[in-house]
Amino acid sequence: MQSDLREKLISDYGKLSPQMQKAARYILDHPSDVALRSMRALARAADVPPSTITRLMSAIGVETWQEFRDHYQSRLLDQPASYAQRARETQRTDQDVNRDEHLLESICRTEIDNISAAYSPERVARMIDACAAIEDARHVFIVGKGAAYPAAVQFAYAYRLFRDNGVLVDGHSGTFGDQLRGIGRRDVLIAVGAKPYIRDTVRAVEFASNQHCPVIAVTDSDVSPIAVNARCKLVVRDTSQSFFQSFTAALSIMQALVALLVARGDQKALQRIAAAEEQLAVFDTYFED
Amino acid sequence: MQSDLREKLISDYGKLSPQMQKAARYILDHPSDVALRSMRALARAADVPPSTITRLMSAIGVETWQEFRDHYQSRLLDQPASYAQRARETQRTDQDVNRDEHLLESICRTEIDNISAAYSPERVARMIDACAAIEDARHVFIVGKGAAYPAAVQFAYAYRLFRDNGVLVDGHSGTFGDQLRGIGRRDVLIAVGAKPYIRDTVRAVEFASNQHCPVIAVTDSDVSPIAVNARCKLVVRDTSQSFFQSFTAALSIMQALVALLVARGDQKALQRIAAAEEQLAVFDTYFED
DNA sequence: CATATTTCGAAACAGTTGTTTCAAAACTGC
DNA sequence: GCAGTTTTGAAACAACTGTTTCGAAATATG
Repeated sequence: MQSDLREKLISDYGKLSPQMQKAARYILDHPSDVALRSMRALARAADVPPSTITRLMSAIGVETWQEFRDHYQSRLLDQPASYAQRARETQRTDQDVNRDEHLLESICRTEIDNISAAYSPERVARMIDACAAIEDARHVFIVGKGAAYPAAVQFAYAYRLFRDNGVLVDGHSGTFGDQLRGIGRRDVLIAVGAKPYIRDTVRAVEFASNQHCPVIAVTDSDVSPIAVNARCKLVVRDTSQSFFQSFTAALSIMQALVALLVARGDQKALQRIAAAEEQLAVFDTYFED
Repeated sequence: MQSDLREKLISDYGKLSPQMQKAARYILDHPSDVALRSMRALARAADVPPSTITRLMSAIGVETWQEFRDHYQSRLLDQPASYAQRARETQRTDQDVNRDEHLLESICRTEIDNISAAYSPERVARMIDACAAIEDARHVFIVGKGAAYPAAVQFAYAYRLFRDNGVLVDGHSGTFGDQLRGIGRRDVLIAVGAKPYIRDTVRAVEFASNQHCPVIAVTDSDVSPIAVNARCKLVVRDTSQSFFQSFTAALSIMQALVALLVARGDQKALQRIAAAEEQLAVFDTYFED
C-alpha cells in the first residue's frame, strides 16, 4: 500500500516536532543507516533519544521499527519485495482457513525470488561465459539425475533441435562410463544438481575434470561438489516451501542458455530448427485442430 | 591484507569442520544475510548453533563478528549494481555490446511474469481443486511428451516419494495404450502440454475422457485440445524469448501441486518421504562430503 | 501569569545480541 | 578396544536491542 516511506517522510516533515524532524532529516540523509544499523545506534548517530525514533515511526504510520528497517533493507537490495517481510506476511495469517491459498502465495513469491536471483548481473555474466564454452565445444554432455533430471532433459531436448553434438548422460541404457567415453578437453560437461547431491552426478563431474573436460555446473552453491573445479559455476537458488527443492530457477536458466545460444548463433541454427520442426511434422507428432 | 573474505571462505572451505562448512556455505549462498541480519538470526537460518559462527570467524582469521559483518555491509554499499538500474543500463545500450545481457534481462522478466500469472487467485483455486481430485484418485496418471516431458517427470518423481499410486505415462517402454489400460472414473490423468500439441498427449486425454476418467490439464489455453472436457484446467503462460516455449511456470505449478498435496496430507505422507529418503541412502545414491 | 498541551528524555522492561565456557559426543590412530 | 584428540551444542554471560511509561520541561493559549 504505502510503497515509499521516504516520500511519506518528506511530505510529513513539516508537521513533525523539532526532535522528530531532526531524526527524520538524519534518516533522509543516511538511508543506508536504517538498513544496516540498529535503532539505538541510529538514534545516537542522529543525536536523538531512542524514543524519538519510536515516536517518529507511529507519526508516519509505521507500526514497528522492524517494518521500517525491512523497507530500507529491501530497497538496498533492490529486490522487488524483501524476504523477511514476506516471511512475516505469510506467518501473520498462519491460521486454518486459507492455509492452502497462503501456501501457494508464498510458494509463488519464493519462486519469483529464486528466479530473479538467478538473473543477477553476476550470474548473467557467467551465463554468457557458459555459452561461449558451449559454442566452442566438440560435444556437449549433459548430466542430471534425480530431481535435476527434468532440467537436464529440458536442455538436451531443446539443444538437439538446433545442434547435433549434445549428449544426454542419463545412465538409462548402460552405464555413465559408456556415455562419457572419449570425453576430453575439447568437450563440455553441463552438470545439474542440488543438495542432496547424487553420487553418479558427482562422479561424472570428477571423471570429466580428470579428463580435462571443462565443466559447467548448474547447482545450488559455489562450494557444491558439482561446482569444484568447474570452468563456470551457475549458482541457482532452490528455496522451496516443501520437502522437495525447487528446480524452477535451474530449469529457467537451462532454457535461457538455449535462448542465448540461438540468439548468438548464425542462420544455420535457425535453419536447423526449421528442419527439426518439419521432421516432427512428417512423423505426425503434432496434433492439428 | 586479506581484502575479500568471500575468497578466503571458499579457499579454506575444505579445511573446515562439517558444521563450519555448513555455516560457510550458507554465508556464501546468502551473503546479504550477513550484512542485514544478526549473527544469531544467521545461525538459525543456516541451522547451526551460534557458537559455530564464532568459531568460523576465528577459523578464517577474523577477530569478531562485527568485523565480518562490516566487511559484508560495505560490500553491499559498494555494489549498487541494482536490478532496475541494470535494466536501464542494458536498455540504453541496446545495440551491439550488451545484447546478450539485454536478452537475459528480458527473459528474466518474462519468466517472472509467467510465474506470477500462474499463481493468480483464480488459478490458485483451481490448483486446490486439482489437489482434491488427486487425493481421491485410485491411480494418478501423468502424461507429457516432448517439451512438456520434464514437467511431467518432475511431478512423477516427487509424487512417488510419498504416494505409490502415480504412473508416468511416457510411452518409452511399450505404447501409451498399455500404460493407460484400465484407466477409469476413479482415476485421474494429469496431462501437460502446450502448443504445438503432441498427438500422443491429445490421444491420451481423449482416451481417458472416453473412459470417464477426470483429466487435470496443465496447458497453455482454456481451449487447448488437452483442456477440452478437463475436470480442471490449469492454464499457464509459456511466453518465451526464444523459439522454444518456456515450461518454467508449468514446472513451478507441478512442484506447487506436490507441496500442496504434502501439506494437506497426513503424517503418513511424511513418513513415506522419510522412508523414501532412507531407501535412497541405503542404495548409496547420495554423495556425502 | 497561570494553565492546558504538547514535546521531550531518563528509566525500566523483556527480549535478543555476540561471545565464552564446559562437558558430552564424535572422530582419531594405534 | 581404548586413550587422545577434535568437534559439537547447551548454558551462562553481560551488553545491547526495541518499546513503553511517566514525570519533567517546553510551548502554546487564555
